[in-house]
Amino acid sequence: MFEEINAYIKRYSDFTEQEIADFNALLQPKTVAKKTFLLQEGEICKFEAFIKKGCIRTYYIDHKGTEVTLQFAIENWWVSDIASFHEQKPSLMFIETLEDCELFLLSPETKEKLLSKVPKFERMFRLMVQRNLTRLQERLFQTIATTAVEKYLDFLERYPSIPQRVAQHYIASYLGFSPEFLSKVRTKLSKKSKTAKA
Amino acid sequence: MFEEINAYIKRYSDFTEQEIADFNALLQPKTVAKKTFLLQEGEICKFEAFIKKGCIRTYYIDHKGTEVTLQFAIENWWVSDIASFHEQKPSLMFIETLEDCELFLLSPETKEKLLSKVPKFERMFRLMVQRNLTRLQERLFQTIATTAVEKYLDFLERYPSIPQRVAQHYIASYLGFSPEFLSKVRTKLSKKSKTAKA
DNA sequence: TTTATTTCTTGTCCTAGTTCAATGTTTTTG
DNA sequence: CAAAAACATTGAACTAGGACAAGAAATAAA
Repeated sequence: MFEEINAYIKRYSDFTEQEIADFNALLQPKTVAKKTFLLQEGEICKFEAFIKKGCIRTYYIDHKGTEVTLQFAIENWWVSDIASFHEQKPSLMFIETLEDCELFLLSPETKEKLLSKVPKFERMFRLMVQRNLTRLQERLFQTIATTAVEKYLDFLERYPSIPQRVAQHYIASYLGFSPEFLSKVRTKLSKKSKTAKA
Repeated sequence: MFEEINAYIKRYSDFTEQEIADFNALLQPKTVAKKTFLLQEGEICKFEAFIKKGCIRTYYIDHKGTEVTLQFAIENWWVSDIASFHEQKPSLMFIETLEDCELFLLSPETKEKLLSKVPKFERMFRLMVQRNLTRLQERLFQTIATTAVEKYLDFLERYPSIPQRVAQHYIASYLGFSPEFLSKVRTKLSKKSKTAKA
């Protein structure tokens, strides 16, 4: 049951059997059907979720009603609205399952318990957030500095499994342009690759 | 000498006098003239710097030679390339002083020493990175979902002291559009506010 | 397996922001 | 304090991507 998540945490630190047992005891397993909201704008986020199985999307909705996807999370990723979770304040985002999911949840309370019982986890969470931050910095740079074609190609390379699992217009909303335009980008690219072959 | 930085850390946790003394002993004070690079692309980042006095900009340069500003850091902020610092790998960014600066530096080694001597700091650094991440998420959303005018107005509100300290084209490069267009946005806004007054 | 719903494509027209170039203004420096 | 350098403004022509609309394909549901 805990293989995946235990493999995950071991990448960050050497934990003893006891520490891992303590950790596992605090996790709350949960299965969720596809197309379910784990969090909606205005709610307070009560969880950090590790995805054992499934696919989840986090997104914002702007004042014109357009969705902006922040993250696609699949197996072995964590999802949460960290700001809302830690400060227990209303969230600005939506977290929605795109597939049936098997999750492990930590609540603010169980997370605190974990951290006080096994302080080593403090470091793991710091490193996780740091990696996240680094990636987001790169993504901001890319959002500002590259064209739609470049963004799409980079996405394909970086997350090759995602396009097979999620609808295309979600990818457009991740990359920051309209679904129509993504479609045009794709036809342009496929024409180009045909020409290259011919 | 340490008033500002000690006030800063106390916002995150209750430290004992001894812990604070240990912390201060590990800081390396440094003064740097304006227009100096603390880090250039390709180098490995050897510091996390707390700004006691001055102003610093971090930025990327894209393949067309355009600068994208990631951060303006002023008094009581930390600057670093976290990815490069922690993994000791070549950086993708530039860190440059815009004014004469008084800094306190931590090296990877002194930071590790600090964390093992006073593990409480682990939490502080986690919370710092978390706030950073949260802010960057908002900024990415805004970059994708709002117009130049909205971005500029939000910037003025959020960082009212920055425009008085840094050149306007740096602000444009932070907001993700050209300096010419920022200039046009500004004239449009000032005309509008004149009309409103008349 | 037919119908309904969601998703994807394609075309046309439109706009926010870019690029380039010229001029004016402020800041820096010798 | 003069000259140079850096910075800001303005305008004209251009382009990447958006909005809208309509049809085609694929998925889901009944």
